[in-house]
Amino acid sequence: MSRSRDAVHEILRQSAAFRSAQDIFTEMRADGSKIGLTTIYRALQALNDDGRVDVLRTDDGEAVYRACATSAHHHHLVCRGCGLTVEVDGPDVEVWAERVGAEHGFTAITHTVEVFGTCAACAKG
Amino acid sequence: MSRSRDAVHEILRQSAAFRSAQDIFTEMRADGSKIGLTTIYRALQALNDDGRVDVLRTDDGEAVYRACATSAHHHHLVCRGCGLTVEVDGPDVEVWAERVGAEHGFTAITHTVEVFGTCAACAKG
DNA sequence: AACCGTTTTGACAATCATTTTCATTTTCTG
DNA sequence: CAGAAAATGAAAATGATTGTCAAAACGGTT
Ligand SMILES: [Zn+2]
Ligand SMILES: [Zn+2]
Ligand SMILES: [Zn+2]
Ligand SMILES: [Zn+2]
Repeated sequence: MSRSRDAVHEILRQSAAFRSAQDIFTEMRADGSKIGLTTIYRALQALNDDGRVDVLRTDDGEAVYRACATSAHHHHLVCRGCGLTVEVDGPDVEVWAERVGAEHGFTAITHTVEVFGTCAACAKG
Repeated sequence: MSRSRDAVHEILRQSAAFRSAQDIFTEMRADGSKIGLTTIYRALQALNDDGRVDVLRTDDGEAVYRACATSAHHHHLVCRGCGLTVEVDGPDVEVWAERVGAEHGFTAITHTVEVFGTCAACAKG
């Protein structure tokens, strides 16, 4: 696994937004690549397994991926208009999640936190 | 829209966990109902539109629904083992989300926050 | 360079959740 | 009760994702 995986990874590196498999496929084909959609799905899976890309689900259940700058735990602020994404962290949220879990006798706490909004550029029109 | 929608709503009321359409379908059929899967999807959609049920996506993209006690904004603490769900709120998280959005020039901020863990019962085995 | 076992790739079929379609049934209104 | 409008269910259509499998690309070895 390498040729294609690197190509997919590179596409993600050059995008500030979360991208779907179809999305990436369309772009790569437009750029002249002969890559197959199946290969893209496999590359995204591998990259995610290796912790090199983050994944989240859109409201309609589609998986979208992003190559974040850090591999450390963090969250995202995503523009609903253009998809522009900023990596953010929230120490308070981490603490809160642990505490609320513990308060109810839950262990092995994890959490998902995503913030959405309209970025300044999209707000202008 | 009424007969079936109420039946589906009732199933959800009696469950502490988030349930999928298939899930509900299987239970209702087992109980002798002649309801169709399509009708369940439509009922869940309608209930969600009316703000009577919450929806979230499992890791594999399946939509699951829950009739929460409150219709006010809140979040969930979900057991990965049995699905037991507790409604929680986090004023700090609300503030944090707004602030992090504003700091980056984003407007119309919304957010998704879910906490997962293993409940006390499931932890025992 | 030719050889050979391993990995990767891509076209295509298969799955699975969800949505559409459409004819039938139920509900509502007068 | 008649007729219109809303709801229902079976089956087909969609769309994303995964599985299959034979062909192509790799890597190391003579
Ligand atoms: Zn934007
Ligand atoms: Zn976190
Ligand atoms: Zn549990
Ligand atoms: Zn909140």
